[in-house]
Amino acid sequence: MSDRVLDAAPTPSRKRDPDASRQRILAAATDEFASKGFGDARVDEIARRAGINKRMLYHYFGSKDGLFQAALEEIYETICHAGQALELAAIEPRPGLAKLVDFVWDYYAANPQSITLLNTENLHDARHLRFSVRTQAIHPPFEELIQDLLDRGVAADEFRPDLGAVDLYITIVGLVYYYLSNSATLSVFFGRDLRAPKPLKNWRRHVHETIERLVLKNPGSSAAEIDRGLVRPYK
Amino acid sequence: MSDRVLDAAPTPSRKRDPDASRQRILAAATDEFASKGFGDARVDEIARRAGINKRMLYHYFGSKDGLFQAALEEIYETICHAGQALELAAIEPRPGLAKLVDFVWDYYAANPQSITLLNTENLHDARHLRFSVRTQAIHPPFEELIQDLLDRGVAADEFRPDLGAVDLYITIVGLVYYYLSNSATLSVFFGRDLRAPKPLKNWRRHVHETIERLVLKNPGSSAAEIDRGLVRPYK
DNA sequence: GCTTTTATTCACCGTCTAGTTACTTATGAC
DNA sequence: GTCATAAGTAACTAGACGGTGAATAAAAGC
Repeated sequence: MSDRVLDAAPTPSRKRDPDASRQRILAAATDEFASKGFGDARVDEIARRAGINKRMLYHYFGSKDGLFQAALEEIYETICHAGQALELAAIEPRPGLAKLVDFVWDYYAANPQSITLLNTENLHDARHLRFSVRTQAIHPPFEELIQDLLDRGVAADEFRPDLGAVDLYITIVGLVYYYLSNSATLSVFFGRDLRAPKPLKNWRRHVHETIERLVLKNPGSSAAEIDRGLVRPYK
Repeated sequence: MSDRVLDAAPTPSRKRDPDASRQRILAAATDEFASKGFGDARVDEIARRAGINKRMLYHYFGSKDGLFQAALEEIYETICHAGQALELAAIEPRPGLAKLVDFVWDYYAANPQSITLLNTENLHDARHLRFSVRTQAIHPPFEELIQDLLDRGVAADEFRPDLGAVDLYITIVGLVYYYLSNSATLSVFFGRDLRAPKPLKNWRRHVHETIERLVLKNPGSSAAEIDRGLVRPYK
């Protein structure tokens, strides 16, 4: 009938693989949203990066907003599942605390996309996450996980008895997340590259120390500090 | 010559006030960028909010990017100047530390725009701030300010001797900033409203406590904790 | 083999948006 | 007063961008 039909006829047409396509779109979207934010992210660019036709993106996710929500939900689930795999219950309170700090640090250092995606969602007042039925079904494991760790530490007379699990979690993540999220402006501010290996390593150590001092009943006697001869145990 | 000219002729034409116009544009831009991010911010909306013609915006700031940069530079200067006005040198180390925490908390709690603007700039890898000649001339006061505070605290045998000023600053701001910046997603995460007055007050107290424990040589004897009967001084 | 379903492609569109052109008028210097 | 300059306005545009209609081909069901 028209040139359109004739042109469309000899399409090479890739082998079908809906799951893979969906996944490629999602990965490309996560990249694009994480590196540009919502408004500056380009739907055409996501399609190009995913190597699929833009139409598919609307087929699977409905809209740019739907796509952002899907990317965010995936990140949210990843974080929750990683937390569940932590298995803190099996180890002693103090090394458990250190392991928790390492986990948070390693996760966000390895997944900076999570940070920018979460920042974007906070800019939008969490309106995607708040109304997401998919994520509401997932109970974040952190509160119980940490409460148990704290309880055991208190029982062993090592931890303070008056610290809440949520406060501790936010403290750990805050120290890790803020440093990584704002290292660009902080580096300008202080005139040094905070993302160089040495400052990064230093900050990781600093977070460990800060958290120990916050949680331990008797922080002055922190093993690390005794080793460095800075304090001496007074028991 | 044309209808255009005839239509344009009978303009009401406001009294001239370039400085006020510039300021109104900047304030509107700060609002708009802070609430929507860069890509979702609308130049037309900024002009509308400022009550000026869009053309003026380009007259003063050249482009959307130029406008964002100007808004950011203003925030940066505001933060620096506020820091300079702190006058920590005049007071004792321990109340000085508490005053510093209060200052950071009060500033970001009262200026949430600073947070979202800085987040947006970090998303862009600080490319506006990095090349801003205007802000490079301003030396941020925090490092020396805090170093002096720490030095005096160490001399008085109250503070740890091995804590860097930059680490301390980032710790304080991190705890404050992360909580405020991410309260929306954190509230969903933990199923409670972290922006309600009570949690906010609690977090402020928590930051004070965390910082005291981090900085004090002898954190177990924190006055606040002694008051609450949680610990007893062991000197 | 035939039908139904669904993944995929191509061509296309209406609107929105940063930025501009062309012009007017207030203000201050002389 | 007048003249240069800067502040201000309205109308306009080129292109980008999110989103869609319709046709097609590959699987899946029978």
